[in-house]
Amino acid sequence: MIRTRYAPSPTGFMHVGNLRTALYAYLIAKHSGGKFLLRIEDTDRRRNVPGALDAIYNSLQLAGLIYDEGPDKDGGYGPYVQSLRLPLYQQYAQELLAKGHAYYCFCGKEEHQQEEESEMPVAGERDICRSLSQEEVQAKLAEGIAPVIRQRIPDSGITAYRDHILGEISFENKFLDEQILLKSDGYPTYNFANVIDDHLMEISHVVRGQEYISSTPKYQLLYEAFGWQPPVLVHCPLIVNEDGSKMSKRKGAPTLEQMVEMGYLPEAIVNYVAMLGWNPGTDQEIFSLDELTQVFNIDRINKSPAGFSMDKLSWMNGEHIRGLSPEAFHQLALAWYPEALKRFDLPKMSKLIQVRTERLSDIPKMTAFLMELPIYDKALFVNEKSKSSLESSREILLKVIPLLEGLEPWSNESIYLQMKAFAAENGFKLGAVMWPIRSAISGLEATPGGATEIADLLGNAETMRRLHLGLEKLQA
RNA sequence: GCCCCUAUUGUCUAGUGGUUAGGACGCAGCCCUUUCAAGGCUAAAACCAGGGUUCGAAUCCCUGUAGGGGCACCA
Repeated sequence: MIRTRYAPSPTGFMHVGNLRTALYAYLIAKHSGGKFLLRIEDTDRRRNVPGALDAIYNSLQLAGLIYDEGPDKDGGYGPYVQSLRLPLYQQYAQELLAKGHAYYCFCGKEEHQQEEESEMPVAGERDICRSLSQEEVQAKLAEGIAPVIRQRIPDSGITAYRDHILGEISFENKFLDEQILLKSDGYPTYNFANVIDDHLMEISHVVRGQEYISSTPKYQLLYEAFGWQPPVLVHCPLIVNEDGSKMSKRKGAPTLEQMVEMGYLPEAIVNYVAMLGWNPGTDQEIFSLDELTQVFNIDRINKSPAGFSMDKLSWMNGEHIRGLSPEAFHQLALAWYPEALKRFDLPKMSKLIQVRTERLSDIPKMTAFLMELPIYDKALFVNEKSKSSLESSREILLKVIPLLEGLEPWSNESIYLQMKAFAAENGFKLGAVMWPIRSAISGLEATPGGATEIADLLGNAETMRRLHLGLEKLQA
């Protein structure tokens, strides 16, 4: 049984990197009918951000990553919140102490901080407390100094592990530092808690970012010290900006929620993020979450970092939007129509804009001209390709206005047929007739839909008003 | 500074010793057309460098270079 977990700390929102990690963990589990769990890593008491927990739940829900076990869904491996598991970590830390794989360290925080400031960090540095005798330890303990517990790393030798994506990775033990396992406040560090919990929760595949590559040998040593079988390690490539620079909160690391606010569909975001560092081995690029679950193959995850391209996300979003049923699209679009637009036939509007919408947030500006005719220059009437000039536009508008005045019924079809007949009778190219109409009633070079579709939407009265305005402009 | 990882068009990628180096985004052009899109077609665009190994390297090895990650009582 494959069991994976998403283990965020409640310190903020879910940005793309986290989303991708969670997604891969989900896909690996679900592809083979396994379990995906949520574990909250709140072992830093100072960094717990209020509301972050809700954001985590909300993001997972948005993305459709339904977990099988979690804080609010007991699967028998709980609790799923690390701050509720403190005694467990204590117990295992004591075990390491007893086995000699850990030791008490009484050096204050301050001493270490000074070292850091004075020189470059030295990997693999050994603390003096490492060689304290039993008696010295007891004495310090008796003094009431709150110690931390550090991992004891062998002085020599090599620690290697196998990453499912990267293969064999090895480190010389002398370069590994003796990290803190248990802090002086009794809380475990991430480095300790994740090993304990992954084992206790029977996580079969640990999915995380490549930033953990150099910490992993230390985890490996921990597994060995306990005599535990390490999980399959899956270190995902990092996601960077398109220019290869690091993604930061300041620059280009949007959260899922922000992207949704920008008008991206969660399915499209999930689809896009899935393709960042993975591919199905076929030319297919558009996938639903279910389809991803079907085809996801852990062996096809890449090694090198992937650049996040908003352009490609937008395209993919457009693909997903076009794939929606007209009804489904309309339901989504509804939230983006400005209040003042509601007097128009919105379902009809939605049909027109669906194929041209890349982001839902484009809807307001795409449709603004309906509510208010933009100010435009009469040069708009000139278009070579449509054989439209100032003169032809004036003539056509003049002749067309009476034909449209009070046309019954007022529909796209009726207007279109009327104009087509007019063009044929008067020897105009259809484009030459449509151009001035569309220009006059929209005031724009480009509109969602052609002249007659827009006229239909605007209604007879507003169409006539705008046509007259256009004609005046041409006669001035 | 030390350790580790990575390296195919601008970007995402296919490729696992023999290919005209394939696809997608973006860009440009054409077609279609009631404008703009969408759709169709076409073009430009890549194997980081240098050494090996081999009859033959994008593919294997080494070195260099570049980018990234790590070195917290953060995760």
